[in-house]
Amino acid sequence: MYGLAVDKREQLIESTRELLWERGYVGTSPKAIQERSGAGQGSMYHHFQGKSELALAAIDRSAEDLRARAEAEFAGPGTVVERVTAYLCRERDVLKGCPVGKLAQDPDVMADADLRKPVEEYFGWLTGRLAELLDEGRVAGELDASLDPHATATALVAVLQGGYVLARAAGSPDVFAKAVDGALGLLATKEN
Amino acid sequence: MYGLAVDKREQLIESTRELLWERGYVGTSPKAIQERSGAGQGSMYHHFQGKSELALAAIDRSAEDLRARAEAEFAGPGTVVERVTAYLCRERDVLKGCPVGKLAQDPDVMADADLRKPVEEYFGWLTGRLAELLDEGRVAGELDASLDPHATATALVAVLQGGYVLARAAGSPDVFAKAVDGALGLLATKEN
DNA sequence: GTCTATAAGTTGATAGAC
DNA sequence: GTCTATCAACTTATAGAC
Repeated sequence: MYGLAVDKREQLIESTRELLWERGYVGTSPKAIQERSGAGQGSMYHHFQGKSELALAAIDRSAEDLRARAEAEFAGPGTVVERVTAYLCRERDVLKGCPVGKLAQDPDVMADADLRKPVEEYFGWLTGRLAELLDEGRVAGELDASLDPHATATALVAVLQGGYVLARAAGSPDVFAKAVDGALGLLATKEN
Repeated sequence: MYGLAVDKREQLIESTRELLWERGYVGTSPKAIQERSGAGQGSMYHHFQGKSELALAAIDRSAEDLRARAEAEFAGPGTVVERVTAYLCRERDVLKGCPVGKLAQDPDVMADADLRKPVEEYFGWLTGRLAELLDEGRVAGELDASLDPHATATALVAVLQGGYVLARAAGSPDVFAKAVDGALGLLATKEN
C-alpha cells in the first residue's frame, strides 16, 4: 500500500479501463489484461473473482471520472449557455469514443445488470444535471420559456454520443465538432 | 438458384447481418454464423474467404437497406420539416441499436479499411442528403436563413445515433424519443 | 457445393506450489 | 499475494472426402 510501485490490483483496474475503452468488454480477454498490467493469472484471480468483477471496478471508476469532469464544467463561471458550451466543447479523445458510452453498445455489458448499472446511472445523472442547468437559464430569462429542459438536455447528450459515432465512422474528429456546432446553432435561437 | 429453399450463401449473409447487429463484429464467431445459418464450415469457406469477407457482404447490404429506407422518407410528401420529422420519428428497433452505427464502435471494423468504408459512406450520404433537404427548406423560406444546413444535419444524425446509446444505457426506448423531441423542439425555433 | 476431420492458438477459469 | 500448470471449450481456419 506504500512505496513507489503501484500495487497489482491498481494496475489491473487501470489496464482494464484502457482495454474496455479500446476494445470493449466482449473484445477484452483476461490474457490481454494480464499482459498489459504485468500481473499473472494468479494475481488477477486473487483480487477479482473474474473478468466481470474486474470490469465492474473499471467501469465504476471511468463513470466517476467522467462525472467529476462534467461537474467541473457545469459548476464553473459564466452564464448557463457559456457553461453548457464549455462542456460540449471541452477537449475529448473523439476517435477513441466515450469510455462509458461505448459500453452501452456492448452486448455482454447490457446483458449483465451489475455492469449496466453504472452506465445507466452516469447518463441519468448527466442528463438530469444538464436539464437543471438549462432550467436555471430558462428561469433566469437567459433561455426561451418554451424550451423543454429535460428533452433538450437529452438531445444534447445524444449529440455528443452520436458525434463520437459519426467521427469514428468518418475517421475524423471534425465531424464531432460539426455536430456540436449544429446543436449550439439550434440552441442559440432559444437565447433571449 | 431456383426453388423455395434460399441458398446457403444467402442464409450466411442474413445470419451474419443479424449477429453483427446483436453482437458486433468482435463478438461474432464463424461458429455462431454457421449455427444460425444452418451451413457447415465447408459451405461458409466455399462462399467466402473468411469472417471479414462475409462481414463485408453483410455490412454492405445493411447499409444499402438503411439508405433505401431513409430515402423513402426524404422523397415522401409534405414540407421539409414534415419529411425530416417523419424520418426522425419512423419506427426503429431502438434497443437493438443502429445496425450500421454500432459497427463504428467496433475496434476490428474500424481497423479494417474495407469494413469501415461502407459505414463511412452510409453516414456521409445520410448527412449530405439531410443537409440538402434542410437547405431546400431554407431556400423555400420554410426554415430560417441563419440555419447552417450541414452542421444541423450532422447534429440531427448524431441525435439519432446518440439516442440509441442513451436508450440502451437506460434499457428503455423512451429516452430515444426524448432526444428526438428535444432536437425537434430546437429545430422548430428555426421555422418561419 | 457441402460435409467432416484436424489443428495451432485463445478463452476464461481452477488448482496448487511458493 | 503471485506464480506456473492444467483444462474444456471455442476461434479461425485448412484439407480432403463425398
